[in-house]
Formats: sequence, C-alpha cells, structure tokens
Amino acid sequence: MDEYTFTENFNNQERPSKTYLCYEVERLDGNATIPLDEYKGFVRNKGLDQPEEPCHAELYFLGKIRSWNLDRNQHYRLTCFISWSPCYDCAQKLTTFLKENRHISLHILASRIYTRNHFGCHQSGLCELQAAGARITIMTFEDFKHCWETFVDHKGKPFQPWEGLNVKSQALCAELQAILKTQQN
DNA sequence: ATTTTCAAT
Repeated sequence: MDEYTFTENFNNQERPSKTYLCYEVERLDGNATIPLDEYKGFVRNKGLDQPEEPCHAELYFLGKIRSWNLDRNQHYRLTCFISWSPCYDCAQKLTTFLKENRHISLHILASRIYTRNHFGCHQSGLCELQAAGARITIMTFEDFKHCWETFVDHKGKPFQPWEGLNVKSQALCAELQAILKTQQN
C-alpha cells in the first residue's frame, strides 16, 4: 500500500467513502506465536464506481480466509486493521464464520467506528461479534505505527502521526467500550 | 451536484 492511500484512509479524523482492511495471520502453538508471512496483505471494498459488484472489504477478507483452507487441527489468530469498523451485516457474517471455525481467533482493530444507517444497527452487530469470541478494539498510535511499518511502502520513512491522533483514538475507544458494554448487560 | 461513514440524497 502506498503512503498516500494509508494516510487518506486510516487517518482517524477523515471520513472517506471507502474502506481498507490490512490483515496478518499467526499460528498459535502452545505459548508460541508463529507469524505466517504468506498470509499477509490488504483488501479494499468495491464501490459503485467500479465494474465489479459492490462488496464490503470484510467479505473479500472472508473469501481469502476460506481460500487458505487453514488446518482445522491447528489454531490461528487473524489480526485485521480496518479503516471503518464492520457494518451490521458484515459483523453478522463474521460472527457466523467464527462460530463455524473455532480454530480461528479474530482480532479487529478499527481506525473509526462505522455508524451509518444500514439495515440493522451497528452496535448489536459488534456486540454479537464480540460474543462469538472476536476481540474488537480501536487503533492506537502503536497500531497505526505497526500498520505503517508492515503494510505501507514507506521507503524507510518513519510513521508520522497526524494532529490529534491520540485524542481521537481515545474518544473512539471510550465510545466502543460503551457500545460493547451496554449490550452485555 | 452536494455532502462528507464500505454512498445517499
């Protein structure tokens, strides 16, 4: 991913009409975590401006996971950094996937919380996803930096945080915690 | 064309 694409999409104070999802996979073996570099990359949604059928980024990601045919006798952790948190529909599809694939753990780190009206409501979607075992968090400085170093063609340049990154991240974190907590009770 | 959330209005 080039620098511009990363900054344009992951800046937590912007609100672009597209979504990028960066993913990486580790195999868990006892206390050891073994990175699987062959399963690393990023996808973006297909919007109305493109020839393909519209499709949210998460669904491409699910398609990729299925195509890997990860060994059901092993345990894997998938980490995905997504510029918008999953909508209700995508959250449900991820929930179903996790229930059917107990050998896979999922950690979603979102740059921003997606709240646009779709059918259903995003809060309950995220809660169900968490109940299915997913870990859902907001991206912090360290996460943006990790993404920059892992997925961006940074040409040796260090990650440059934008103005207000931490303040926004903390506000979104509080918002997400309120969402995930409310529905548990 | 405008607004500004994986486009909706």
